[in-house]
Amino acid sequence: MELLRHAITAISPLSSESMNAYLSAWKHWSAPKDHFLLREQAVSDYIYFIEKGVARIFYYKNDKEITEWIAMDEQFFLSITSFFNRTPSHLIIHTIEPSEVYGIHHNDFMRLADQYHDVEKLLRKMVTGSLILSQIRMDSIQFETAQQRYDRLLKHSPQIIQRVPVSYIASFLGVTLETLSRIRSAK
Amino acid sequence: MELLRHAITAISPLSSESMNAYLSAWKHWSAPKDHFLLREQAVSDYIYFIEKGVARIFYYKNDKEITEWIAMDEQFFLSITSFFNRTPSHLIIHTIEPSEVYGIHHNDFMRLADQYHDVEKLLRKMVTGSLILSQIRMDSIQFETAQQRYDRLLKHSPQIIQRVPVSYIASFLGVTLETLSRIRSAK
DNA sequence: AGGTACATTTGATATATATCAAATAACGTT
DNA sequence: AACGTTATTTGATATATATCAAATGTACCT
Repeated sequence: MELLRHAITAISPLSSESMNAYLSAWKHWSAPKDHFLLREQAVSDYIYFIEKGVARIFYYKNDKEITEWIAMDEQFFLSITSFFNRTPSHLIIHTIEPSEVYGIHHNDFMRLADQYHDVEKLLRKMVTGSLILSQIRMDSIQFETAQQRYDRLLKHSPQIIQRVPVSYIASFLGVTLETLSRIRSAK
Repeated sequence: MELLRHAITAISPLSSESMNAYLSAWKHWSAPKDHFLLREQAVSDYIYFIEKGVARIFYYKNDKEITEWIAMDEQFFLSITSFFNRTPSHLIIHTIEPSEVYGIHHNDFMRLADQYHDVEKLLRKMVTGSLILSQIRMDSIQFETAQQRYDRLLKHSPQIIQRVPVSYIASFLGVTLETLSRIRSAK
C-alpha cells in the first residue's frame, strides 16, 4: 500500500485525515501470471492501481479483443467511459505477470471527493492526467503511422516488448499483429 | 452572461459567493462573421464558452490547418494539451457567424478552484466531460469509417452542415475534403 | 523427447482513404 | 451582369494497412 500512497501524493498531496479515509476505501487483489482478475462485469466502475506486475485491460468489440491499456509500473488505469458514464464496458483484466492490483469504487471516490476538498482536487488531477493521455493517444492514432506509434512506444516504455506478447501490443497500438510483425522485421 | 451562468449550473451548481467570484473572472469578446478572435498565441490557456454564433478552433500542423473543434450553441471548448500542459498549441479561433465568446484564464480558474470546493468540483466535472468526449472521438477515429463519422455528426448536430463550410467539417472529421465530398454525393 | 496448441512471420490480395490534377459551381465585388 | 476568387466536385492513381491464407517457430504437457 506504500506505493499507492506514494503515487497518490505525487499527483496531489492529501492531509493525513483525507489520506486515511481515502486509502481505506481501496481494495486489494493478488493474482498469479495469466489470471483473470476481472471478467466481463456489467459495469467496471473502479479506478485501478497496479503495484507490481503487468496487466492487460481489454474488452470485446464485434468478437474481437481490443486491448485498451497495458498497465505496469505503479500506474493508475480505468475504463473511462464505463467509470464516468456508468455504461457497461465488459472490461477484462488479465495478468501477464504475477500482479498486485488495487481498486477504488466510483461511489467511494465520489463520496470522499464531496467530503474532502483535497480528494476532489486529487480526482480532478487524475482525470486531467487521463485527459492529456487520451489526447496524446488520439493524436497518435490520427496522425502517426503504425511505425511511428511503435517507435513512440519503444521509446516511452522499452521494457514492454520483453514482457508483453506482440499480439497484445499490436491491438494496443491499433494495428493487426501481421502489420506489427512486418514493422518489427523491417528494423 | 446569463447563458454562461446557466451552462455552469447545469454542469455543477455553485454557491452564490463562488458563482460571483467565478463569473467575474470571465472575459468577453464580440466578433463579426469571418473574424479571427484569437490568433496564434504562444500558449492558449483559456477555457472558452460560445454564447452565440459559430466558431472554428484550429491550428497548423505541418502547414496544414487542423480543425480541432467547431463550437456553437452554448458550448465550452478549449485546447486541452495547451491548457493543461501549458505547451504552445498556436490555437486560432475563427468566427463563422457573428459570435459572442467568453473565456477564463487558467490561472484564475486554478486560483478559484483552490479557494472554493465547489469550483474545484465544477472543474473536475468539466474535465470529466471533456475526457468522455475525447474518448468517444478517439473511438470514432479508430474504429469507424469516414462515412460513419459523417453520419454520426449529422445525427448529433444536423445544423452544422448548413452553417459550416464542407472543408472545415472534413478536417474536423479527420478526412480530406475530397473524401467528404464523395461521401456526401453518394447519398 | 514428441506432439499439440499457440505465437509469429511471410505472402498475396483487397480496401479505404490520401494525393495530385482538373473541371465545375458558387460567391463577392465593382 | 461579368469578372476573378474560392469552394466543391469529379477522376486517376498511390499508399498504408487489413484481410485471408499458409508456413514456420516456440512453448507447454504427459
